[in-house]
Amino acid sequence: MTEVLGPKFFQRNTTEVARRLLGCTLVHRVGRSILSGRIVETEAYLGIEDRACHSFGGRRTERLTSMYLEGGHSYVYLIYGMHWCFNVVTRSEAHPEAVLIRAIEPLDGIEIMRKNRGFAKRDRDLTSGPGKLCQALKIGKAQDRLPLQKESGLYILRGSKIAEQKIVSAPRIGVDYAGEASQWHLRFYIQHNPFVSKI
DNA sequence: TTATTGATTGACT
DNA sequence: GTCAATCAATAAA
Repeated sequence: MTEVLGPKFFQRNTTEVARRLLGCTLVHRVGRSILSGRIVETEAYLGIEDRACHSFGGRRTERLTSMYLEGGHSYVYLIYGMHWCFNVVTRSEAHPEAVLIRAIEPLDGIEIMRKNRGFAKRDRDLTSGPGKLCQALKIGKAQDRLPLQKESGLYILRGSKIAEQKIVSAPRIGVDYAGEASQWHLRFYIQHNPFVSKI
């Protein structure tokens, strides 16, 4: 039986969490079906100091409620009016920071994922992006603000540690508007993994 | 009150 | 490479 990651794992340095999540398994139970995948790409969002982060400058809206929960909760939001993005909240209530899960490698329920992702022509396109993996795993508004534990049906399993030399760090995707923060190396992915969203 | 934009994706040239 | 879909949050008025 594999260990479910608890609040302690998430209630620490956000960049560290982003690196450590690589190789872990994201699980969503939908009815009797288990949909899961190995996390291969993440991005850290560093709260009030980070222009690319929704909570920059201490912004606090209805949508951001989950960001101000303690580490270990989900933050799911709609982007471009049509795609959901799944994040894990880190640190404490006083620090609205999170890690965006950008890509996973399908493990369980791949047939269901193919069905959920009608557009995808190749299996590589099932979960190789933040919007894609939410569609594949049926993650949406109902999965926002949940504590990541088995009872929620949405949780993360510890994986074998990825060697430091196989972790690539790079600037984050799609945050060019964020000035200097757009250059920060807060994107992490497993080198040569075919499910990473962009090389 | 109205206008602009975005932590994306898929279709098309 | 370009562009549109589509809407909550934010900015401007």
